[in-house]
Amino acid sequence: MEGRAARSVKKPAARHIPEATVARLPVYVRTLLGLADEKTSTISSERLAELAGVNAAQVRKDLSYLGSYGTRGVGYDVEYLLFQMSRELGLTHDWPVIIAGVGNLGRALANYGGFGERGFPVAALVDADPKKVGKAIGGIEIRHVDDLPDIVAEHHAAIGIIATPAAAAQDVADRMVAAGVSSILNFAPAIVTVPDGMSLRKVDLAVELQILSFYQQRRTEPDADRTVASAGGEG
Amino acid sequence: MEGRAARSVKKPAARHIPEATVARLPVYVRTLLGLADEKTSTISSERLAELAGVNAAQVRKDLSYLGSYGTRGVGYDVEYLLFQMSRELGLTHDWPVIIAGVGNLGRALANYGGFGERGFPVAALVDADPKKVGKAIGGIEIRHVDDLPDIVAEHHAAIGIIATPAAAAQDVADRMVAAGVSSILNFAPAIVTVPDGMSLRKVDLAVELQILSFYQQRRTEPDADRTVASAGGEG
DNA sequence: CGGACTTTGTGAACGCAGGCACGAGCGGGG
DNA sequence: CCCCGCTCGTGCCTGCGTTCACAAAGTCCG
Ligand SMILES: NC(=O)c1ccc[n+]([C@@H]2O[C@H](COP(=O)([O-])OP(=O)(O)OC[C@H]3O[C@@H](n4cnc5c(N)ncnc54)[C@H](O)[C@@H]3O)[C@@H](O)[C@H]2O)c1
Ligand SMILES: NC(=O)c1ccc[n+]([C@@H]2O[C@H](COP(=O)([O-])OP(=O)(O)OC[C@H]3O[C@@H](n4cnc5c(N)ncnc54)[C@H](O)[C@@H]3O)[C@@H](O)[C@H]2O)c1
Repeated sequence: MEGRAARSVKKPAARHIPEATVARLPVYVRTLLGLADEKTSTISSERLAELAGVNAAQVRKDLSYLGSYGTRGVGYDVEYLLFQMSRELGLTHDWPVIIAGVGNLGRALANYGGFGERGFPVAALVDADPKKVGKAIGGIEIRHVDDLPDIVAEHHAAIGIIATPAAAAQDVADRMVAAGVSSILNFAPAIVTVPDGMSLRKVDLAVELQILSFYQQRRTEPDADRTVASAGGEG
Repeated sequence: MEGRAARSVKKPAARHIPEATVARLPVYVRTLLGLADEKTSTISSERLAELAGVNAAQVRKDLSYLGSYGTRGVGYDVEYLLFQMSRELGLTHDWPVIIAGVGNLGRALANYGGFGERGFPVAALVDADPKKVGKAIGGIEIRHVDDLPDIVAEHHAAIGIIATPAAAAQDVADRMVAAGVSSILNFAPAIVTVPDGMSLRKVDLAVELQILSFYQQRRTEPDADRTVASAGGEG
């Protein structure tokens, strides 16, 4: 119970925030931005839960990791909560990102304005194909992947996106790390490893589709060739 | 990979497979495909774990949900395991997918050959913009979103991909469900809900970047305004 | 000014997932 | 033919995440 001198702006002793909570914070932020737009000043955990698609107790617990920012009997102040969450997520300043691999996907990402708006401007594009180097996408010149060290230093970029073929992914990741990037988002369908202390997240569309396929099949072909069709307790 | 008279081809009473395991199966499949290509006939859980980036006990437990397909002292037969996993995931036949929203992202997805190769051919593209309807991307004509019921029936498509702006996502999802789609992959940054019994997965790039931003900030700004800098036990 | 009502913050219970460790089973070598 | 070494399959334990339920704490209204 330190800080909080009539709503201090200091962080309350930064406790450990569970990974699952961290993953939901951006969803809350987005929801709150929508609410702020429509001039809603206060929100209850129940309503926020509904909008964010989670359980109300979950919302309260998640928010409680950030501090006691709610008012009992009233709810949470939208603007204030937004401020606290943005700060916690590090959204108070821009994070320039570097995209490696300017093919189908890299081009779509580079052209997409949504990242810049949300504080993740595309700072640079790199590719290994000499024919692509020198061209520009969305106003950004494509540079050679060998220049990564310079580019990273130049833009103080800490976040890299890998949109190269799978075979090149680990090499590109290594180069990024060597150049000073310490957070990587990998789109290539390959297992990439980075040194301890770095962050790596992956988005694998083929995996997503295959997961859908699994459940889809279970529905359409309930127990096609199962020997015994006992009423297995399926939640 | 068919026959295999000595070993029954029947599914062993299809037990319940944990969601976390289902999410890893596609990774194993991809790894095994690579091994099959290089003529590796047998693989141990330890090596597979290494290639898939997980723990060896995890691999064994995951595979044990499918049945006892390993041979003690030897390992798993690559081809056979691949066959069993493919069947479990429903990859023995193609799953045509429908992409809604042919903008930056939709176009990249439509042009990407990887899905078709992996059994998820793009069966149709739909958009609400009359200027886009009639044009073709990657050899596939763009049709109007109003035609969804016909399109779904025509292609027996059960999987839909939403690549529209967030504001349209729920509406498109509803239309897809009404048309007979029961598995949806949503790329729009919006909370979409579907009726019970349908599958919905989301890929939200902005959320991914914000998660990276969170950990990145914690690294670069270790305890900027924390009151006490105790040696917090960070795993 | 007091009481009823609302909503937060959190303790406790529960279920899922991950990892260790070890017995069981198989192949290979002597 | 037997024994040894290897690897699977799984029971058990631990930790994380989710949900329930309720006391605490504030607001609002009469
Ligand atoms: N396009 C999609 O919709 C889509 C969907 C799912 C997954 N993916 C994955 O995303 C990745 C990119 O897909 P894509 O369709 O854009 O592929 P692409 O072949 O169109 O583009 C790949 C780009 O990476 C460049 N590249 C190759 N090696 C490189 C290296 N070492 N360093 C830097 N750049 C290098 C190539 O020159 C090319 O420009 C692939 O791994 C793919 O599997 C793409
Ligand atoms: N492009 C990217 O790299 C990227 C990255 C992350 C997230 N996203 C998300 O993916 C979605 C699509 O992004 P984009 O860049 O392709 O957007 P875009 O604006 O380029 O394309 C959207 C398309 O959807 C169509 N559309 C609009 N309403 C529709 C409706 N009701 N039914 C069918 N089609 C409709 C539009 O006509 C347009 O062709 C957005 O939600 C975006 O936030 C895109």
